[in-house]
Amino acid sequence: MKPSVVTIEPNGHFCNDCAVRGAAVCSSLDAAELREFEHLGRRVHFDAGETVFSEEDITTSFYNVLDGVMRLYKLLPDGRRQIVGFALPGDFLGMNISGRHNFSADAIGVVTVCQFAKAAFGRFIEDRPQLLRRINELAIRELGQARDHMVLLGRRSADEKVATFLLGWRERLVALKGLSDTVPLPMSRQDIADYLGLTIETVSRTFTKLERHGVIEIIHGGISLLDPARAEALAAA
Amino acid sequence: MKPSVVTIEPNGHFCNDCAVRGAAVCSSLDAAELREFEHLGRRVHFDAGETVFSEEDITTSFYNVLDGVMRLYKLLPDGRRQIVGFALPGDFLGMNISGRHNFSADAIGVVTVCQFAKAAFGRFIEDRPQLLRRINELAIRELGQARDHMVLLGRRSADEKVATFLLGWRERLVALKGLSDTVPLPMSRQDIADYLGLTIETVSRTFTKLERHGVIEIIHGGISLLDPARAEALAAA
DNA sequence: ATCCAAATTTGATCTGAGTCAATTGGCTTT
DNA sequence: AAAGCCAATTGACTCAGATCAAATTTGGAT
Repeated sequence: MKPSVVTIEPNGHFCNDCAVRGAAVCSSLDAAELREFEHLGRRVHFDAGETVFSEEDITTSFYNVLDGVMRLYKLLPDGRRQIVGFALPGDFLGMNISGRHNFSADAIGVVTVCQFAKAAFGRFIEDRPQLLRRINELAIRELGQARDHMVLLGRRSADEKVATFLLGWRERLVALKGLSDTVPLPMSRQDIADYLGLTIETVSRTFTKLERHGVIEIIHGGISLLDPARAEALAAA
Repeated sequence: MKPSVVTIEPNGHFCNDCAVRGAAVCSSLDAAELREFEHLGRRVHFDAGETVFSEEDITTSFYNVLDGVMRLYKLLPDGRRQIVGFALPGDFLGMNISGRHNFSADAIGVVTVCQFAKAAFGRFIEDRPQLLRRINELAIRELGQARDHMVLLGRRSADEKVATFLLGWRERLVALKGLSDTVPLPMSRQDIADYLGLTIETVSRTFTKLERHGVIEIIHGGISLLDPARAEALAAA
């Protein structure tokens, strides 16, 4: 990955027009707090493929995804990769205990984040238990998703994995942008494979099979979900 | 699973002699707080195989494991099981958002927990941000472990899975009871298989293989780690 | 001790997904 | 529009781990 060339917008009052103002961690703050809060963060842009932070890095920042999609992953020494999640607008990244990130994060396509210095953020949170409670809530929700994903990785077949992924991804996009049966897939087949614990060939074959059976249509940059009910049936199995 | 027949000890001051007083969530409380805290909890015993709570249950309690081992798992509709973790003394269970547990928990062998009513615990935590911070810390640590386990489930071979499990389990016991090369395994082969995303036969064969190669010795109720270095090498691979 | 039931190990065989190897398709560059 | 490049698809074949099927060991209960 090439060195991260970031563009930092002029700092200032921008929470007002922030797309994820009502979501994310910010939803736990009132108007006055939000005004104070916005001085802590700065918008940072990343180009497609750029690494936002790496697993070994000391944590110096928290990130709130404002726009775009990121892949969150861990690598084994020999290069095998497991994607542990995809981050979308509203997702909060950077929580950890050891002071080091425990996964890496790349931009898939162009990404904008709201970046907070760890120290300043820590001071801000100090006397705002409702913000801490919000962060705790987010962590616990993620923990639940992580456990669901363990079931998928450990106990589901390739067909089930792919169907579950497509439905889950669609649901996240629905929550973000409203209902639609065309599901954009900004990530590569390799990314999907590394998320599902499969190879790129198996993902491709499974997509083709789902298309042959009339469950999906493979379109440019994504899929169209033709038969959601059948996809659900495959995912539940 | 037979209906849970629990024995509730006479309530009273018992934090003083609690084995996990310095660990768990309690470590964030001072002496005065601990005195107040102990009235919220009651010790409850479970027999081997009893279910402490189920995935669908409404959360009414939090649990602090005091003694014994529990398996935490999720079931698919068709009966496939994924164990998402084993709980040991000091582990805190019951955090969730939806108001429902998102996994089930069985006692492996006899278990003692410190059970807290959700409402009372919620009130107690209200004005104790350091307790909330401690719980957040525990959640984030678990999240990191969950991600590590995703890598294992999605990207590691059977040999690597088993070696990693044995080393990780040993490490937890070391932290709890001090160093020893004999590693008790209170859970069944089926439990290990469901934790690692394997079948019971593969686990058994891998144990045998490790024994043949002089890495471990299979002893009654556990294993003896003969060659930790070689086990590490297998786990890292 | 002796019997029974369950857990574990071992063996033989099968198969879902991986590996290896071409193609194909889409985009960019020239 | 031709060339080059990378991502995705498709095909042929392999193999790690699953499945099916016995032993064998272990642990209680009597």
